[in-house]
Amino acid sequence: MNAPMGLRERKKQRTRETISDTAITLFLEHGFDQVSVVDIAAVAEVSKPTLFKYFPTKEDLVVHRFADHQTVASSVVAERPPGVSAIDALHQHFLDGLAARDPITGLNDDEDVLAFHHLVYSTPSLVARVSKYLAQAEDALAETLAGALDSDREITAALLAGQVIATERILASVNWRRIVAGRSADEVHPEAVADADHAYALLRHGLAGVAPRK
Amino acid sequence: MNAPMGLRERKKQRTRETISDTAITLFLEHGFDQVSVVDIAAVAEVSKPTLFKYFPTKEDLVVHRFADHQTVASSVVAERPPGVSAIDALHQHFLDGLAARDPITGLNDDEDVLAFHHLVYSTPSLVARVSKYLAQAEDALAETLAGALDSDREITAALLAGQVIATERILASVNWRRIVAGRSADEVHPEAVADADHAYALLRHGLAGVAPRK
DNA sequence: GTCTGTGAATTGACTTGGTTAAGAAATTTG
DNA sequence: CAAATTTCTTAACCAAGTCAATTCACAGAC
Repeated sequence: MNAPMGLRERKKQRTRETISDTAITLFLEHGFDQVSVVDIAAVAEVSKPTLFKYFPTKEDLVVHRFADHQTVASSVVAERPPGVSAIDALHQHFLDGLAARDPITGLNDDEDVLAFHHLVYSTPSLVARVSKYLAQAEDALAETLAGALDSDREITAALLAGQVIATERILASVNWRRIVAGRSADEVHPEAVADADHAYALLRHGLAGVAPRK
Repeated sequence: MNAPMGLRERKKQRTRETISDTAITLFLEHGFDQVSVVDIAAVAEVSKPTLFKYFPTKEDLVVHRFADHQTVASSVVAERPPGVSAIDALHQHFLDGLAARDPITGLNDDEDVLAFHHLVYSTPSLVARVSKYLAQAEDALAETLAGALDSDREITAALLAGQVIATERILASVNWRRIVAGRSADEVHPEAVADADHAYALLRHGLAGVAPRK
């Protein structure tokens, strides 16, 4: 598919990676706000306008890495095997992510992943950027669910999409906090699975199904 | 409480309002990105550093107006009458908001409110700012729910908080879209109530309770 | 292998959001 | 009214992001 790529294309690709890698290295070393884009451009040996041609904002130098996650939830629903409900597919996919130590689940104790995570979540403008991606993921999921759910109310799809995205975000943040506290991914894994099962039970059966009324 | 306010305080208050009103007027007239902060400062007859002393960013000139909404959901739960469950209190509060045509519910057809709403939601940087407020509302609600819910799992509070905030955001956006389509708030009100009841049923009893499995 | 056309990179200047320091103005207190 | 303090202004500055004109380098034709 991309084997017959001209020298020009390959060079562009390489330049793009060089810029991003340079930026992330510098950010991890000195902090996002302490590194200016001219610093990055200088180290990467490109000009400032060139840098902005490859990445529209300074934040994109970092967050482009998980840009594709926008469509994951939607695809999971769209491509689930026949006979599997949308929510079962999402639940199973999250459990698979935990088992595979997918960084997006928060259950990953790799040093580099943790450092990257810390960079993102300790920088407000990067957090803002991430939540924009989450909003897009929610929109995409809502649209797919609208076709997959056939509830009597069309709003159900949007509501469920919002709840699913919020749920997975919170599960990931809880897992991540446990890892940051110094525990290993293997050690945390059983709790993470239990939390995920609990969270999806909440989505399936509501608060009345999991918590006593008070 | 604030009756014995010195001349200085009153003047500061007045300056603050002048700056914000000037900004919003100009934004509504020409668009957020087409008006620079020096323009605003000039019209409001203050210097640029003074403007930034009153409002830390350009976005805050607009969104400070619903800054207090951060704590509303949390307060509703904290101050609910005895014998009322947290989710019932939140549900009822949202219905009250609909009845009162509270702009935050999206059910308000006032021309100025609509214009303001459009300004915010058609400007990416303002949307980002709003979602930061929503995140804070979620955190505050999670903390209050943690004390109010006594589930066996502490994560339940965080999950429910995320779901509630997402739910109310989506309900508001649906209402708002109906109003933008040209319908009156009075006309839409019954549907908005039905949607809210449906959404809270989803929170209480889960997807299994409201939609057939597919 | 050289020429030529085209897309990309560079340079340099510019706009805007936001900050800082020093001094001027105005309000409070005595 | 005078002294002390807070606030405002002026002017300069930094960083993100954009734009126009020019230069560079690869690709294809000869």
